[in-house]
Amino acid sequence: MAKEITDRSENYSQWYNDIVRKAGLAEHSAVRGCMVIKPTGFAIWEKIQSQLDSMFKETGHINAYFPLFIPKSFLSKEAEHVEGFAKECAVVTHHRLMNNPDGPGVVVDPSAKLEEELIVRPTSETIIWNTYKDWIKSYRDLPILINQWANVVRWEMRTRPFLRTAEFLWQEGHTAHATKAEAIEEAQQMHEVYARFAEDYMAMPVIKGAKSANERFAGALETYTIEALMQDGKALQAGTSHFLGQNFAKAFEVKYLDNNNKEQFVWATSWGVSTRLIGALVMTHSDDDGLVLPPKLAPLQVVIVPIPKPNGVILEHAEKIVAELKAKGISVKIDRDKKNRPGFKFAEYEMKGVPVRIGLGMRDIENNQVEIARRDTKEKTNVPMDGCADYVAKLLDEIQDNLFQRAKAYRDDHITEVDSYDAFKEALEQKGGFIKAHWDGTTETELKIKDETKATLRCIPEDDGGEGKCIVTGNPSKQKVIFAKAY
RNA sequence: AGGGGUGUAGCGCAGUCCGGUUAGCGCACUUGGUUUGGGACCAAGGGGUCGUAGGUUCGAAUCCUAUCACCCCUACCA
Repeated sequence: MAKEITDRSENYSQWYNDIVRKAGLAEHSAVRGCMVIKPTGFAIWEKIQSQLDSMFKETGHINAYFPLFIPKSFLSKEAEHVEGFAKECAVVTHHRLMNNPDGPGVVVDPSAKLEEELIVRPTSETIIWNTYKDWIKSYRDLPILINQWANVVRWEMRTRPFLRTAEFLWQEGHTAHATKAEAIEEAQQMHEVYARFAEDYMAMPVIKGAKSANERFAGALETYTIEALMQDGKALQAGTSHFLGQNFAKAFEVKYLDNNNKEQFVWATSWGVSTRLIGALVMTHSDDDGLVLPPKLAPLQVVIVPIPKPNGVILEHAEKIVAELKAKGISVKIDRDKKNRPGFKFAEYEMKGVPVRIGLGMRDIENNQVEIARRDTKEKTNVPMDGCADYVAKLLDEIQDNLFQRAKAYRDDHITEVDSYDAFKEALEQKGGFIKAHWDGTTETELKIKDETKATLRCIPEDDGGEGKCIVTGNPSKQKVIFAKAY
């Protein structure tokens, strides 16, 4: 029994790193802060992409692509925006290399200095709004509902695979609207889409809400967030949708003529989720034996393991099952390896998070049955070979549902409502997770709490519990809000 | 960014303090054989500029300097 993954209780961070590596999701690259997303990890991203993309299309959005490089001057145009990102940007200063005159290798050609430096996009609001300026003249040009799938770079000091890397993949939607109400509605709609995706596909329960002024996206008037809870009791912001008001329209002079022939500034939104979702997926469902994936996002849903090894008779039966499963749109493969023994393979597929494993040996064939093991509970059942594809199809749905219910039970169990600052601190210390408390609405109080407890205001949820008194200042509070230590 | 730690074969490590033949071990890999319903065993092999660059020395994985990367804990962020 070779244990390859550190237990969560022993070292949670190490557990996470072990899973990312042992399940083949990603590995460190030669470039500081940048990871190689390996085929399995990327296949999960492709699943996420394709589902989200179709949800974006359903809500009327189309894809486009804007440049990786942004002229430095663009970032100076929206004061708050630049404040939020300037410190962590990669800057391109030259456009040519030359042979090193003093030795081997190449050096930057000093004569190839750019007149204006280019910033590697940390997000694309500026280059996109600079473009929209030319696209929008009339109310008839609105709305513009564009999304782009892209990579972005934020020069983070400390990085962790998927959760925080210098370069990451994401999608960013950027929409332009004639009215404030329409833009707000758009931001809320995409917030809803993210929540639905998280719960229905990732099987990850989220709390929906708005960010406080302090936690808002730089340049936004309102930021909507979905907040998930990881198994170590820390919150993870999984997707944000921003109502940007007219800040970018004003900075880039994006105006349109309304039907009264009057010039108006355009209203904007932006919204995004990133490869961080893969980190969220890992930390929501996985256990000490390895990765656990919800069937809807698992690159491989079923594996058939011939026991003890493949032979003609076993493979013949296995192929039949494969055909039946594929007919149902289920992804499946037969393990044709002859070297390793079943026990090794079982452990291996569990580590890699394949939701369902079918064991098939001569004994099964004699009894006209297969052994079906589910990854989420590790239960094994013998089921009749005839109709086993139906059983598997139902089981995949059941696993998807069970993962959500399990995560939700954990999450709900880790929402603590408190009415005093002492209780707040105690809950945070003893239990972690989300803490629901009255807050007076001031940044000052929020920062005091953060400073004293390390907990941040995650969101102001939609379902408020009514008015009360702030746990810190005793001042009137409109509703309870959610605090947590966060990633 | 602050504190702590680690870089020796794909992975995990010993050797470093106290310099000295040809740099070892376990797993993984290759080949052959025996096995086979929860991480098999035996045997024979392959794989290393000891993170990188300088320096000290007759001689450096080992000492010195610089540098890079990664991990853990804080701080910051998607």
